[in-house]
Amino acid sequence: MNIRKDGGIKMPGKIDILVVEDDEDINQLLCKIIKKSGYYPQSAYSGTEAIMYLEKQNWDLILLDLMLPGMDGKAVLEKIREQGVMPVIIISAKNEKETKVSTLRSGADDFITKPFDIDEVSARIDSLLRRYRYTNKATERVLTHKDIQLNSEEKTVYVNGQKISLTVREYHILKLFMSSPKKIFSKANVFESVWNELFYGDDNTVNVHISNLRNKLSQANPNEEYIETIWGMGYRMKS
Amino acid sequence: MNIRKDGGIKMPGKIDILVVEDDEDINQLLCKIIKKSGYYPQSAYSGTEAIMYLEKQNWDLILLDLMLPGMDGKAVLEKIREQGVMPVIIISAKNEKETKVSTLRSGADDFITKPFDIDEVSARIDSLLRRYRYTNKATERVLTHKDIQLNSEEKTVYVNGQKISLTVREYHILKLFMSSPKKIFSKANVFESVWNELFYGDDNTVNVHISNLRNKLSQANPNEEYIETIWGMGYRMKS
DNA sequence: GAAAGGCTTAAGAAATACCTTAAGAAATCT
DNA sequence: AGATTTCTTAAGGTATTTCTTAAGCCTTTC
Repeated sequence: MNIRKDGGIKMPGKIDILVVEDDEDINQLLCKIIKKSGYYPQSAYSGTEAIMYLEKQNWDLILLDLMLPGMDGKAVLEKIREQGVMPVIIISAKNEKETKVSTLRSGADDFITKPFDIDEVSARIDSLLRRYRYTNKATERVLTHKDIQLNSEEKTVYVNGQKISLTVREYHILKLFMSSPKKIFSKANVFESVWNELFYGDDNTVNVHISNLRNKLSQANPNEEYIETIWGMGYRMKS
Repeated sequence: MNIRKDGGIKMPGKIDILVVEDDEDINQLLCKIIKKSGYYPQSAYSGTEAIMYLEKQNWDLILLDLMLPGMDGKAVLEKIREQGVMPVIIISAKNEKETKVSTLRSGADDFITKPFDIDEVSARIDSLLRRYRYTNKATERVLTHKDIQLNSEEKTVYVNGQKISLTVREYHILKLFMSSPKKIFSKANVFESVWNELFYGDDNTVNVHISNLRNKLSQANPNEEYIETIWGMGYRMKS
């Protein structure tokens, strides 16, 4: 069974969202909203399916309908909490006041009632992701490689003692490389991770940005080579 | 039931106050007073709702009416104490002498009787926060950066020796920046923190307020640049 | 060592993010 | 209720980044 459509590994910077909702139309709609926001949705149509996905990989956020056939939504929620700390937004029909209170109590982070406003869903997802990234200590705050220091809190990069200023794209690329310094990233990897879009073969933009990034890095320290090219494979931090 | 619309990151320096009162008019009035004092109120109209909010996040202070429909106010109070140490002000109708003694005994910090005087409420809130903050010490009362001095007790700001007058929004923005002077705040961060509402993407109000704030700051000292723009990322105090 | 395909670089075009201003709306004060 | 302050919204302009293109360079392969 092929779970991920893109066959993708969970990249840093790529945001995966699991949508647990039995109504097919609503599920599709939610996925559409998510995709439009630049994240990667995955549909699950039952509690059992949801749990399978939960065990398969980590998720950055979960949208969970409480009224599921078979397994109860609450059981899924418990499973999520077992799994670790993950942002959860509960979806539920209106006027289920009792449910609302008790689920928020049992560890949901936010709440959306059906019928929902598309923009609101989008905004709540964004907000929750921001909130988690703000408080989440799990992600390293400072990445170091050779004499590069990348501070993801201040979003600053120091090379050879001096601060260099990168554009957002350059910053994300560097962060991607530094988060797995031994890994080789193909152009497709970089593109899909940083741009959040599917990579369609013959594109030169990643090349260009890496070139610019290299320039800025070597401007701060001309004696070092930081990003190496693995011919026919991709790029990697030079160790 | 209106769950707060915020993306409420509990930022340092941002003071959240929960108002538990079933009478809608009184609740609104209290919220108004609180807002005017520069804090962030959240209405709860029942005991169950109150408890939900209690479990959702931490609160700096709670205003609690004892006469609630459904769940008793005392039960809420117990729940509060379970949750940890939080300042609580009890609101209650006059001439409930019995109640006054017993609730103060059960862990309330202060007591206001209806009908109340607006200034008195405001004063009691300030006083109680001050008392707690003295022992807490978590929040600085005077923030300093370059030649800016922000006194959160008096809610005054001095730049280059001279006092400048800011609007409430401007004040909060500046305070947010100064509370973490090295951190970059995105527009969404600023909006959700200062406005306490969900951020819906393409909004210009933060821009405008920051522009106004910059004008006022540079009017007091034209030679300095206090708030810098990090392109594509947000804003930050210039160091 | 020549051809092929991938890589790098530079420059102009397009897109995006940001800043300022001003005017109307809303809230607040008197 | 009228006056004042403050907030929001919209529009036009500026700055910066990002994308595209194309030409030249380098590595591999035959």
